[in-house]
Amino acid sequence: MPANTLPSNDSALGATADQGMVPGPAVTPAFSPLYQQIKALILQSLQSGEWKPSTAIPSEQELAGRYRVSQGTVRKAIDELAAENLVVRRQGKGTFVATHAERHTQYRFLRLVPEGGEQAHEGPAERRIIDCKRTRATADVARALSLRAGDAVLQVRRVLSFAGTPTILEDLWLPGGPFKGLTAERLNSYNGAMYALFETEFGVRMVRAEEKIKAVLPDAEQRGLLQTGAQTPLLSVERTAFTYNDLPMELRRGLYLTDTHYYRNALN
Amino acid sequence: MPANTLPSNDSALGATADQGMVPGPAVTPAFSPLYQQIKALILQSLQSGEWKPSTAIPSEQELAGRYRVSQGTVRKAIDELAAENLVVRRQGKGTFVATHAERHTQYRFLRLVPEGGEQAHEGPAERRIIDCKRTRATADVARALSLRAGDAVLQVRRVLSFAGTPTILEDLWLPGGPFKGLTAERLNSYNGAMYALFETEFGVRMVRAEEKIKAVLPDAEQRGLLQTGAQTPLLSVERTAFTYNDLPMELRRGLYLTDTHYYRNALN
DNA sequence: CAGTGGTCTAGACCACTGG
DNA sequence: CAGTGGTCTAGACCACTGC
Repeated sequence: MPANTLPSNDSALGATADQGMVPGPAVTPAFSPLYQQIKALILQSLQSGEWKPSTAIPSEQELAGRYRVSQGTVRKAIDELAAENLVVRRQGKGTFVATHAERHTQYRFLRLVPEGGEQAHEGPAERRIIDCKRTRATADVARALSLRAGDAVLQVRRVLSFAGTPTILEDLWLPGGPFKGLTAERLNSYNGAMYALFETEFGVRMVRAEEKIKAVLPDAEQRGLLQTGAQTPLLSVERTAFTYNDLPMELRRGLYLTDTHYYRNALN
Repeated sequence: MPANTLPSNDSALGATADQGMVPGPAVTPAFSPLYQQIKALILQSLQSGEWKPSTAIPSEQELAGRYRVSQGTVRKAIDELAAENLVVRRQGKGTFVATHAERHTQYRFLRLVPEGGEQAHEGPAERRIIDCKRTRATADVARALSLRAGDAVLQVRRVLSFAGTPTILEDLWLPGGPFKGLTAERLNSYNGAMYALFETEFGVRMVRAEEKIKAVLPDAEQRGLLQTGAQTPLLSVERTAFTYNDLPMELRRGLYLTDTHYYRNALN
């Protein structure tokens, strides 16, 4: 649909580089490429929930028409979104909103893989929720989640096992607002990755994450939950996960047993 | 411009998708996009040393002419090479062969950063070579470097210190052939990152790497070199670094002290 | 100023998917 | 078969660099 018919503008957007054959002011205030502006618009539609995870977004042609730009420009915008894993292109079918709910992308953020088998893991065999309670954010949790100390947060503790052996002990904190109504029962009954549940039940899609890794020795409680000894060093993995707009939505502190697994990383 | 006048071929390359207006056989044997073929050609020139690190490669226009292809196609090829950090684009100047010798990309593969300061590290304050000797590849080293057990390898051991505190203990193995002539003196006298030395002195450019991370406790010798106690767990980081063509050229086993530093990783 | 990479367009055709 | 993303082209103009 025609977005507008404003003069001095060669597309439906403002503040472009003023290319094309329409004459206009040449000041170029804080130049931003057209495709970046289109990307921002698509991003808005994504985070507003206008297009749901795993559904197709409009075709490149349609978006080009809607934004009154060429298909190539829309294409470049979508290229970047695809590179950031926000969207998945499928030739002949369309472009789809990325999701954590599919087999292939289910444990996208989990880098722990079994030592021997060089194939990708298929996810933990067992996920046991130890605890799930409402609390108040401590100073460090608040800082990580961009909250204020004392704000309501949900805290979850769980143990992941591979082939019957407890391997990962995780504590995670979620902002109370967006995750109102999350309970241990709901976590237990859900049959899939946690981030998939966040998507479908709470409309929160994790887009990227940062991890800080250290080596630590477990305390008595941690040893008990992981059924390991005092002399077994563990990987401490502190993850902050973000939704759209770099908004932190989860703090996760994991302890990984690395006698039969290792944390895999690719450096480019 | 007319791409060419050759029969059944719309560019200087063979086996294209046969686009354009030249009629040709429609069998399409193992279709590969033109830009991928151009990318492969540029890659060849890079690994053959035709264009040296930190020098400019020919302009897009010139490459387009050379390969008898449009600039857009060359552009897409270079885009991918830039995304893989093999090449760096600089608007108004040209496209340059990437290098480890510059400040910005010097410690590209080092993920250990200081705990407090959120700024990027500036590299280790001190690099001390403990040992540098020729040996024979053990089975695991041979496997990692695609050699045969018993082949000549160079083994280096060193300690990196930050602000006077030993923090990283590294053992690394290099294939004897490409690194003939590497000595402790040469390593010591070189004032920069090791990968920069590999580039300038041995023509070996590390392009990507994989790391396997575990938590371990140090043995007596390691404790001595890192001046730490028996109860201090360390990050064990085993890195395999590759040149062009996914050829492994270095195996590196690092022990990282993570009381004041952490291993930072970004998940996308 | 010329030369480089960066953006944008318009149109053609190819490869793939599904009805 | 129509519709989608994927490739390729030709040409225009913009932003940036250095002489």
